[in-house]
Amino acid sequence: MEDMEALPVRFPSRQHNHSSCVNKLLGDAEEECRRQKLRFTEHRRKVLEIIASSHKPLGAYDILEQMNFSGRRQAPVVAYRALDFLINLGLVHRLNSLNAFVACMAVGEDHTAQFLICRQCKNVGELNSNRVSERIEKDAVEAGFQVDQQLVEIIGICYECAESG
Amino acid sequence: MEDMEALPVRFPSRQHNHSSCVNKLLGDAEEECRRQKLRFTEHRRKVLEIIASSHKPLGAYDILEQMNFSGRRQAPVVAYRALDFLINLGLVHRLNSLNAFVACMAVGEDHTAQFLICRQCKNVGELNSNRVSERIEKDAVEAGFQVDQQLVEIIGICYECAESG
DNA sequence: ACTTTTAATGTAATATCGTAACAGTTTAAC
DNA sequence: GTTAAACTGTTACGATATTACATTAAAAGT
Ligand SMILES: [Zn+2]
Ligand SMILES: [Zn+2]
Ligand SMILES: [Zn+2]
Ligand SMILES: [Zn+2]
Repeated sequence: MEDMEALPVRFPSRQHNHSSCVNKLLGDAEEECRRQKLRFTEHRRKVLEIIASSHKPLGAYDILEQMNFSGRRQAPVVAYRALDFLINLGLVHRLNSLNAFVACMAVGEDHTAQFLICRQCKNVGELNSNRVSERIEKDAVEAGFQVDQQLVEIIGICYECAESG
Repeated sequence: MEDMEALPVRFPSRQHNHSSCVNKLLGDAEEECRRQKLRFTEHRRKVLEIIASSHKPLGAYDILEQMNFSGRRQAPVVAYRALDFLINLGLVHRLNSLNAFVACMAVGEDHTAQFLICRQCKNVGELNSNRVSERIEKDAVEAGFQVDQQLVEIIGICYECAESG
């Protein structure tokens, strides 16, 4: 039965309408900030926009480079502060294997993020399989380990890259 | 059926005989180098000994600090070269969430390393559950993703730390 | 409205992690 | 012994991330 659940997979296809990704994310951000009475400041919005601009992960310094509005070069800490905020809000994820950041594709869905990282096109999707997270939880508990946090990153080749040789 | 397989869990208990961990690892290293006609040089042995000295992960610069035999401070690259060698041989693993390194607890067992990281005692074990790796593989494939490499790090509290409050 | 408190920003410096490049040396192979 | 491959020494640098502290802006309390 539980094996029949549909997976909530999201891997960005080549011709998906990406502007709707961006719009949804910014909308969710605004709504969530309103709800939690948090401030969606310029820096935070800008960093989110930069990250959301594609499904390829960006390093903190890549983001920083794109923050040169007003011609001034920002200090690294400016990017990191905004990133911390966005990560805590669940709008952005950190990829530990890449030291890089991506926008969440499943905001508001209460998921254990599991990443699909295509090493050819560099796009990143989210597998977010409950079957996987539950299997990890069960086996860890069986081993006498109490799980607080799971980190799952899957490196390989996405469907479209596999097709195009 | 397959759910009845015993897990090959290894989490270092407080009173395990750790010198046998070290001896086994060094023995395996020597044997593997002999078999593959690779050179188990001083640096490589020393780095392996340092990493194997406990089940707590060490950063590259921590390792470096302990390489001051002959009083001379080694350059970072010395540690990284030895680490690369040991990782390729499967004797050492890198923990991406910690930028740190641990000795493998399952040398020669052809495993997808899955780490149990206790955030209290800092010890690291290996879950290495085939059920987990197969679940990941299946769900990723179902999502149209071809898996080359899995990265699973589980952060939480180990059995002994949970017991002692 | 003014004061108090909290949150966010500006700025500089520094810590931590990792790699490139290249000359010199040792070891293994021929 | 000569050659080729692997390893080492050394320097410099690149990339990632945090600490500390002064300043400003916003929210909350009166
Ligand atoms: Zn998109
Ligand atoms: Zn997500
Ligand atoms: Zn041990
Ligand atoms: Zn291992």
